[in-house]
This record gives sequence, structure tokens and C-alpha cells, in this order.
Amino acid sequence: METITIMDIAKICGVGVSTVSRAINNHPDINEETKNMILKVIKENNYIPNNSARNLKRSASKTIAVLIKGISNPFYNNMLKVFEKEIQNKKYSFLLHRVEEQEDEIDIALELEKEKRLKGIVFLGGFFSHSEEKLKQLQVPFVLSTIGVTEKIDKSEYSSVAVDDIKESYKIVDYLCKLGHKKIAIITPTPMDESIGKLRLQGYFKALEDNQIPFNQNLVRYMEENIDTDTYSMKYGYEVTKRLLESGDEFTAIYAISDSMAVGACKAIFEAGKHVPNDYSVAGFDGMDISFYYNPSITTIRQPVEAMAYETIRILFDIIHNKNSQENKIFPAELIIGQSTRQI
Amino acid sequence: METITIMDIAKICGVGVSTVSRAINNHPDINEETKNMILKVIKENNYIPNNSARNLKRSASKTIAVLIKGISNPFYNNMLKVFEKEIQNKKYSFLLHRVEEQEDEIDIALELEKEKRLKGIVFLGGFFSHSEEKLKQLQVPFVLSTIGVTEKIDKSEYSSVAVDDIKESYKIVDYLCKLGHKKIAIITPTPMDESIGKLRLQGYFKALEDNQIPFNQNLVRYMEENIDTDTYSMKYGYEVTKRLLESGDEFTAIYAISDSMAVGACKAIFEAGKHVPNDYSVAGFDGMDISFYYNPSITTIRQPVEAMAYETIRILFDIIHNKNSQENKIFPAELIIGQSTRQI
DNA sequence: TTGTACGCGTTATCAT
DNA sequence: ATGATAACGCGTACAA
Repeated sequence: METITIMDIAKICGVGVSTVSRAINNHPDINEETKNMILKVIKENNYIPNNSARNLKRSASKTIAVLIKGISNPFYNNMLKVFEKEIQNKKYSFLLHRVEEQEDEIDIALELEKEKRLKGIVFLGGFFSHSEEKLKQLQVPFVLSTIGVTEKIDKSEYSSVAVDDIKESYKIVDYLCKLGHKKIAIITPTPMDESIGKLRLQGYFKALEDNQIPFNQNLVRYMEENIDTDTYSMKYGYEVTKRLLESGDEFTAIYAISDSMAVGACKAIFEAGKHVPNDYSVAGFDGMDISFYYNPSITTIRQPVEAMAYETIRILFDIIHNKNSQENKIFPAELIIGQSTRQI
Repeated sequence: METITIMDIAKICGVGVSTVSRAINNHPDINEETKNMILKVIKENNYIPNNSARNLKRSASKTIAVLIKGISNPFYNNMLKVFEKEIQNKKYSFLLHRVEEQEDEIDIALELEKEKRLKGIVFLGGFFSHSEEKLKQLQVPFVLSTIGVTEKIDKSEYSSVAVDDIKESYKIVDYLCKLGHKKIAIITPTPMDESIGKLRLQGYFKALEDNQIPFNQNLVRYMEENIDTDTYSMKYGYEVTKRLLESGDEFTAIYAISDSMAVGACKAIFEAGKHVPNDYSVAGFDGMDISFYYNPSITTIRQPVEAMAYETIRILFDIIHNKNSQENKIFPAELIIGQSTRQI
């Protein structure tokens, strides 16, 4: 079956292509009757406008793209919902695009910008390590949302919304210290990982230092083999904790830098016939649903995801409407005390 | 800044546009030197080809689209990974497109088919209630993966990969019955939900019947108010279970039709000061990670997600290569016995 | 090996 | 209100 175009419809209707185009796009300058007639013919013939042609021709479109890095993380789900709602509220359309782990998000953004005539971009998650120069190629307003950024880039060159990972990480480790824990293991991604993992690890170091707890390299734990396990997954936390328990290295608390990993850690502890928190305290990070629903509930740092999402959109549209230039917003996160930690 | 096109590059390089095009697309008929020269100029000028124009011009592209319905469900993550890997293995490119809950996936597919010159489509998740006629509009091969389908559509009209939701649901409820449970509550989406929920509910009915257990309407539980809670979420399971416990209706087991809901159910039980499984047994469905990592681990039905994903791609490419026509594959799922259920 | 010119399907401008 | 036609940016016959 031949692909049917706007010209075919025009021919069938006995009108010009422009009239058909007007019918499709709700243009004012068109007779109601002819419009309905055309729309009917379109329905009957299952005609579907080609978006490539439309995008090519259109000089601008009201669409915001959200680029999300990596396989979808439940952490982002609530944010995406807000993005979607807010963007639609503003009568813009919302385009979600996943960018693969090894892809360069800026390149993708550059492509999309031309292809879809974007009005704005939200970069969601992951870690940003691009040159300023590259960032400047972006012609449209954009906001980095919950993204770690290398220090090298001048803050005035971009807008961002995030929590202070170092500080919040410090907060929860400090809490563990104040509970009397002195042997606190941390579960973290591999050292190669130049990501938020690095920032949270820094917070851990600093908290130990301020509490005069000597640092023990054996308690910084990550997985060296078996790279096919997702870094922030339950399985990762489980496997690492299992090895930790078997290693015989002494510890009284585990700080996993994500809630999922904390869940895995708990499971490994249970399987070893131990109890949380009586034998070991466990803390996580992010404040995802599971930290509340797990048994025991998990002490964690809750990121105000919805608020951050709203703010991301607000900033983006402020830039689009020229109300504002770059803005960098840091949200405070909240220490949620669950049943998984105890005083010792 | 003006958007730079292939003609600008050609002009700068002092060559024709076709030569530039050849350089971009790795065409054989081009001198290595000129090619490198052109590529260098492209880099320097940050030229990025416009995909809309490319798609418009191209008669075909080697790309497979995966359309996923609803906000991303962790259930699909593992499948997506397989899709991505397999599609890339075949030297095709992989396009993930999320379709909103209220959007019509066929319409989206039809659009994408023209826009991106797709070679194949995978529909992932949700429920399919389109007319055969509409399905036939799809010009490219497609496979429905883990999707419930209304009975009305002739199986020979489409390909699919799924588990038998009724049968598997029956299996786990039957297991509960065999453990001696006679008062089994089920947590399910609202009755309006014409989705897999309906199928799993049918399995529940049938299992009760076959075990001569009188059906008690009060034990079919769902949330009427508070529609903003996601149907398959932990919160949904939690809230429904809380009301169930407060209602005073007697039961000894809860069957939640998703693992997430089962987790929420457990939490509600713990908060009521009760124990799982000593006071109440809890069962889930899907076999997601959390069912293993939860405490207690949750009895569930594990869908062989990876295998199903591989099979989806296999079938799709068989159709693309004309090796095969439509194929409907049902995978068996496995009853995983966890710590959340017990004999009574 | 390289360049010219046409067409992909649509929207927008300009007449009518 | 409607129709003809020129872009939009690119790939590719075809000619050179």
C-alpha cells in the first residue's frame, strides 16, 4: 500500500493542499464545511501527516524534551510525572528521550534540537562532564536536574536543580556516628565511577573525619568482578554486603548510597542469620518508596523530588520567557529516621 | 546564530553537497582525503545533520521502535535491556518511545512508522483493545509483548509473547488454597480497569471455585477513592490492605496481583502489629527483584522476562525477514515460594 | 571520484 | 476562503 500524502487527500477532496493543511492544523481561515469534509476524508483514508516533513518545515514548535540518562530509574518516575503535567499545563508538548549510558547527551540534545525544533531541554540524572564549549553549542534553554556537575564548569554557564550530595551524605553518616557507630561500612560504585557516588563518598569521608573516626579502607566496599550487575541495584548491595560479611571485617553499620542497595544489604544480613538493626544498622539514600515500605523501614535521606521537578520546569520557562538568566538551585534533603538504624 | 546546513559545509569545503553527504554516510565512492577534510570541517563548525530532513528523504531506515505504555514500570527494565542489546546485535537502531496512558498506541505507532521509516515495532505492556481494522493499518511487522489482548481479535492478525495471566493467577491462588487458606483476599485494580488485572482476577475466581471455596465479595479489594495513587504501586497495596484490616472482614491470606502491591500489603500488616506469614500469608505476582529481597521474601509468580524479551525480538525479525507469519507464544511462569506464605 | 538537480511531504506566503 | 508555489535540509540518480 502506497503511503498516502496530503496531496492525495487534496485530490480526493478536490481542493488545494493548503486547504487540507489548514484543516489539519486548525487554521482560522477555512470554511467549516470544507474543513469537516476534509477531516472526514482524512479519517476514511487513514491519512497520517508525516512528522518529519512537518518538523522540517516548521520553524519552531512548542515542545520541551526531557533527556534521561541510563535505564529508567524509579527515582525519576515521580519527577517525570511532574514534568509531563507542568509542560502540558503550559500548552507545550513533552518529549521524553532516553539516552544510552555510552551516548553523549549533548550530542543527542543537539540533534533533537534541530530535528524537533525544541524550545527547551531538561537533562535528568547522571553526571555531567562536558566542556563549557560544548555546552555553549546548545541554542535552547536547558536545565540540569538532579545531575552532578564537574567543578570545572562555570556555574553561570548553566542552570541546575539538585541537592548537595556531599552535605546530605555527610548528614546521614554523621547521624550514624552520633548513634555511636564507629565502624561504618559504605557501599559505593566502583572508584572509576565519576558520578554522584563520588560526591556521596566525599561526604562519608568528611563525616568520619569530623567525628574523629579513623578511616578504614576495608570498609569502603564495591564490586570489582561481575560488572554486569547494575551499580545501584538491590543485587549490587546484596552481593557486596555478602562479601563484606564473609570477609570478617568488623563493622556495626552499613551506609549504602542508594535505597535499593540498602535493601540488598539488609537481605544479605538476614540471610546470614543476623538482624537489622540489632546486629547491624543500615542506611540508604534517596528516600524512595521502598525505604518506607521495607521491613524494617530504612533510614535514608529523602530528596524532595516533586519540588525539584517543579522548580526545574519553573526555571526552564523563566529562561524561555527571558525572565531570568541562569539559576542554580540547591534543595535541602531530609534525614528520614527509619527502623533500620539504632543507637549502640 | 544561523543553523548551518550541508550546503554551508559544501561551500566551505569547496565541494558539492553530495560529496559531503557521502562523507557523512560513509559512502564508498569518495576519496579518503576529501572525506577526512570534510569531516574535519564538520567538526570545526559543529555541523549536525537534520534528522527530519534525513528521515523525510530516506525511503527506509533500519530501526525498530519499542512503544512502552504508561510510566516506566521496573518490570520492563530487564526486557528493555534485552531489546536494546538484541536490536543492536542485528545492526538495527533502537528507538524507545513512551506512550502516555491516555494516548492511543496504534496512532502513535502509525505516526512513528511514517516519521522514522520503521522496520518493526514492539508494543510493550498494558492492554490492547483496538479493532482488527485499526491493527491492519500497521504496515510494518510488530509484536505485542506482555500485553493482554481482548478476545475479539483474531490471533492470526498479530504476533504476541505473553504469559497466560489467568492460568498463572490460578496457579498461585490454588497454591494458597492447598496450604489450607479459605479466606483469601485479593488486591486488584478498580473493576473499570480492563487490563491484566481482569485476567488475574478471573484466575482467582476459578481457583476458588475449583477448590470449593465460596466466593466472598468483601474480599475482592480495590481502591475507590484517591485515584491519584498508581494502581500497581506499593502505596496502593498498603492503603487497600489497611482498609481491609480495619474493616474487620476475616481473611488469612492476601493475594496482591503485583509484587509492589504485595510489599505494601505486608507493610500494612506489620503496622497493625501483625506478622507475615504467621498472622497472614501474602502472595504477589511478577517475580520482580523486590519479591526476593523483601523481608520476608514474597511468594510470587515469576514471569520469564528475559526469555520473553528474546523471543519477542526473534519473532519480530522472523517476520521482517519473511521467515514466518504471525506467531503467538505463551510462556509458562514459575511459582516461586517465598517466606510470606504458610500452611494453616 | 565528484557535482547538479530533483524529490521527500509539509507549511507558509502570496495571489486570487 | 482558497489555491499555486516556494522553501525546509537532505540523499541520490544521473551526468560529467
